[in-house]
Amino acid sequence: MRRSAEFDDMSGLKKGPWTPEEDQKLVDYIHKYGHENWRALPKLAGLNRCGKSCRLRWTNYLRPDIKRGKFSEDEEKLIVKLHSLLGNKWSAIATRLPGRTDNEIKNYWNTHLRKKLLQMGIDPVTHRPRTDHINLFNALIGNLPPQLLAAFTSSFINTNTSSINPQFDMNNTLTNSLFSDTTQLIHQIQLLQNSSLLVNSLIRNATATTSPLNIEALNQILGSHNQLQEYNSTFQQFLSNSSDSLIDFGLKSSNVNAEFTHANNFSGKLDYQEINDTKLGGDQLILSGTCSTSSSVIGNDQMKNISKMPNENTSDIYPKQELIMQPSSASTSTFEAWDQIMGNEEASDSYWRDISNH
DNA sequence: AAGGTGCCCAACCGCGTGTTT
DNA sequence: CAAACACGCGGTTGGGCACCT
Repeated sequence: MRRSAEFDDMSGLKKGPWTPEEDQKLVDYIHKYGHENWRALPKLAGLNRCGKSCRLRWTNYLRPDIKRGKFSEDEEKLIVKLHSLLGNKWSAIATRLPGRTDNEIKNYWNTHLRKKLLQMGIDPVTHRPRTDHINLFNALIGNLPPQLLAAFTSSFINTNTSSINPQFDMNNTLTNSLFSDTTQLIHQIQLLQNSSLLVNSLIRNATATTSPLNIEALNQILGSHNQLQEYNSTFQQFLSNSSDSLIDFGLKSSNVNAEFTHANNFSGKLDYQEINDTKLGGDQLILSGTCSTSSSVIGNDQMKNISKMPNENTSDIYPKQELIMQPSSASTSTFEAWDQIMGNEEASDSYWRDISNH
């Protein structure tokens, strides 16, 4: 039973799912007499239903030309395109998909396609890249010290295997939230090739890194410093706001050159101070910190192998990162993004203009 | 194995619009 | 012209079922 109340209290008419006998009565009647008057039909067909229920059953289920089964990729693509042009005009969309009902398309949209777009970082209403989570990410990463940024980026991905580095503890909530869908992350990055700086930095850091930073260590870092705790809090907020989707990457500027060449079982903490020194060219970060493995404190010699990792007793000065998350909408439309993911050919412009004019 | 949880989708509901009286 | 009727559309519901713990 799909509906609890089997009969309408007021009218006494039956509600809920249709039995095979009822279906047969309806089909037989319509084959014989058609369906000119839905209101009168149920009585004439011997059905204890309202006309509306009969019409719905016929149009959404019993009609002989209804196509059943999974939506093809072409159909998915068509629905997305039509939705971007027509919005939630399901009946209008359905007229372009032979054998599919508006109800079926609406359900498919709400249960599958909507989520798919969200995972692609596309707003299913506007069909433009999502921006809600980007602001939060900006807040997080905009002032992130280079070491931490490098820690994030170099730990993201193994470009040789096109997968998330297995060193990540996937049971870690934070990691799990961020990398819940590897394929999705890779798609995201592939889609946003214009943001080549980030991709390049991902590749550079990933390939240069034999042992990426342990995420637990990263959490330790984030949790051990007041100011970093703010980042952490923002980051958590960011994660909670982007559960359906990862990040629409866009990156400006360079200087992502801090490399963790050897950070196996890294743990420790970073201290940094933000200053504005005109001699040094404006905003600067003064970084200092300690670094140790799980078994022993890293000595100064080993410390030198960690490129640009500040020595315990020294302070290094780095230019402040100019990392700005931005929507990649400039060149990647929904259609293009979809096509890239689906690997399909783009239909002609005139075709879509034609549809949108209807 | 049993109970809990979340997803899916058939069917319902309310409302807007067009047609008839 | 207004009221009643009929239809169709889009949003929402909730039972079944698969999956998870």
